[in-house]
Amino acid sequence: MIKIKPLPPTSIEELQQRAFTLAGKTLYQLALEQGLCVPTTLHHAKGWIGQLLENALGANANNLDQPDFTSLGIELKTLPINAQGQPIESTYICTAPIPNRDPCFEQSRVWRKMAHMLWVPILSLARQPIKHRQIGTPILWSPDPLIFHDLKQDWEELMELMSLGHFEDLSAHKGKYLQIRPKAANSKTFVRVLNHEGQMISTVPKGFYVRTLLTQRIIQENYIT
DNA sequence: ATTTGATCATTT
DNA sequence: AAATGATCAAAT
Repeated sequence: MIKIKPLPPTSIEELQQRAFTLAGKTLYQLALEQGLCVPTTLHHAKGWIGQLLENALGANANNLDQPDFTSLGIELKTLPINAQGQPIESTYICTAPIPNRDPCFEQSRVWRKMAHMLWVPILSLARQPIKHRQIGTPILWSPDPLIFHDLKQDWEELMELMSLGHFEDLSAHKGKYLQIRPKAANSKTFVRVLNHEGQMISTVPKGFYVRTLLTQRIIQENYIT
């Protein structure tokens, strides 16, 4: 089977136009266009839907530490939602740099991705085969000043804990919209870090995630059923 | 080894 | 039921 991947969109309008043509399609339809089969379970294909959408839209960052549409500075995220339009899962953003290499929120990996995002809702109903999941109307989104403020505050709080070596206080419970969670192949994976007493300790690599509290707001305020 | 794409599974 | 912590696969 030949895999069809368009060139990256050259403008926001082109990306938006492409994205809108996907609305209403099922994963089966989209996969067929790419000569792919939809897996019956995501147990061993957790990122499959995200990759399908990247291919369909011409994302070109691959696994680089950059927004998916590099030249447009736009990050693509699929967002599973239920019948009520509520997000089912939190959203991974990027790895947390340990030790910190981001000078400030405005120049952080988190902000580079969150400044401009294309959310593609995936209507994911229980007991429905994955191939029948339907693509929703995409949402081109940027944080408003209030959200920006909260994200920045979360980032600064979380980065301060890490920079000061307070890994024992760092958990998914911190942060209003952003949180830090383990991000590794498994819980035995570790990196060496300096704790707040200056000692080398081991910890599991971390990633930044967005809580459903924020994605729920984005859906409520922007989603067209 | 690391970053991407996330969802799974256990705990609360 | 929702949130946290654990895990899986591909690309480089």
